[in-house]
Amino acid sequence: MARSVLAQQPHWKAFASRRRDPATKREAVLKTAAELFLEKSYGRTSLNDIAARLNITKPALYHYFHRKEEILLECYRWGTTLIEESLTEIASSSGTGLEKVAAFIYSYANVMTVNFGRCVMRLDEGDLSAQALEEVRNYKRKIDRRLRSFIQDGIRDGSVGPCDPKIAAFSIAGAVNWICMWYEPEGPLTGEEIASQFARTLTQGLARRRTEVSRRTAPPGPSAD
Amino acid sequence: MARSVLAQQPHWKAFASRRRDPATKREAVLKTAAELFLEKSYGRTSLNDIAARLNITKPALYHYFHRKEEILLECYRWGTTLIEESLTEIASSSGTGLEKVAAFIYSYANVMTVNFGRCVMRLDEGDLSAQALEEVRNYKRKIDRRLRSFIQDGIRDGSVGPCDPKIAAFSIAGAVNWICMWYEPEGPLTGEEIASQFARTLTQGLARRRTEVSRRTAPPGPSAD
DNA sequence: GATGTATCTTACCGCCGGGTAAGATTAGGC
DNA sequence: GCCTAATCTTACCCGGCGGTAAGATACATC
Repeated sequence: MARSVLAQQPHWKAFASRRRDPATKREAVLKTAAELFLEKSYGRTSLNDIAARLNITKPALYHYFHRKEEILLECYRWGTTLIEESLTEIASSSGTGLEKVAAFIYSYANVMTVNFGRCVMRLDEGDLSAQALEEVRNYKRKIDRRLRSFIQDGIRDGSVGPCDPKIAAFSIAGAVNWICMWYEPEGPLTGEEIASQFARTLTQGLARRRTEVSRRTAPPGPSAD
Repeated sequence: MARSVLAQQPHWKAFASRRRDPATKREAVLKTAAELFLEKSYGRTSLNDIAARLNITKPALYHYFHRKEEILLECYRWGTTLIEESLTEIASSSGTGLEKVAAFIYSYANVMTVNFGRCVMRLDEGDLSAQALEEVRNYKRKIDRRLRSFIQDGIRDGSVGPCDPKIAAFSIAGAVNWICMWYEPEGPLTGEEIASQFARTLTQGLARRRTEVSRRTAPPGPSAD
């Protein structure tokens, strides 16, 4: 049980010694940066803040990164890689469209409870340079396309009821993306719990059903056909 | 049809004359500020930016607001008021729980396509002072409670199928909140369209059904409970 | 144990942001 | 038409930030 609370040692210990180990130090910088970006946002996090938490000084950071923005971009990259990995795995698996959607939600929600994953959706893209922005946007588009194709697979094979794949994808993606806004590692719900609950709840709405819902559930106002 | 594109005159015209009309000028400041905050985020929007778009200079703004943060807070207040209004109306209406949920989603989604409404959910709370933050958080809590109570009403009266109200509310709120992240006024979808589509799609998932979904839709990994 | 090199620190620069002081300009009641 | 008060501008201050230069320190290799 007991989710690892302070189980893994703080990142600043990577800088306790001056031993030459750039890789793990770079990683330590990235992890504490991600922490701070999620706590205070990128804009309000100064390089001094990051350095202070690592028990070093600002210029030391420049041994591992060229610009502040590079740190941000690396956070994005780490996160998108996490997502990418689980997604290709799902896409190559066999199963109904609905099953793929469920798997997508499950693993995607899980990523949204990991710091680097949260960064991808929670941090402000406006802080990225033009070309970095394009890179990140490409990743996101790819994710969206994947989800939408899973839904369409489901419609084809009959596991998903008739619906507009675009709106459905927006709904699901929205619900899952929003996790990174309210989730906190020390909170009552673990990542696994959230992920499996969301996968169940959200696919219920998508699954094909034999009985129709009462027509009284139509929204008020002008019904868009 | 043709959604009002440049239909309403630009806000800076409020400052074209020096006529004494503080109320509408204050409003003009607020509206352009909201625009800019959504375009560039609060942090990257300088008071000079706001002033420039209004064809005035920075110190002039201090005739209408004391601090920069006050502008931000007023944007939040305007938005939460919009939400609050439609919510109390729904709560006092009669209907099944599911109908109330649908009405909630519809009007809430609509607000998420209005600049001030978008501000509430899209802007970074971290830019607010401690007490302003508490004020905004209270509003948000109230909204969440309302939605959750509608869902519970639905479970009681049988219009909503059995589910965890907390998770269901998180899903719905997430999906709808996320609208403010991808919606853009000049885009292909109008606010009404989005709102009614979301109300329909999301309530489908909630509605009580007579047949169960195939058990094969369970998520992979350790199934909670 | 000396040496060269990676690592880190102290000190600094330029810039831009929020905010203020003090004075010009215009509106509008009389 | 004048005078007062609201309105807006020009000029400025201070602080903090990203980033750099140059020198101190400790590691690792021989």
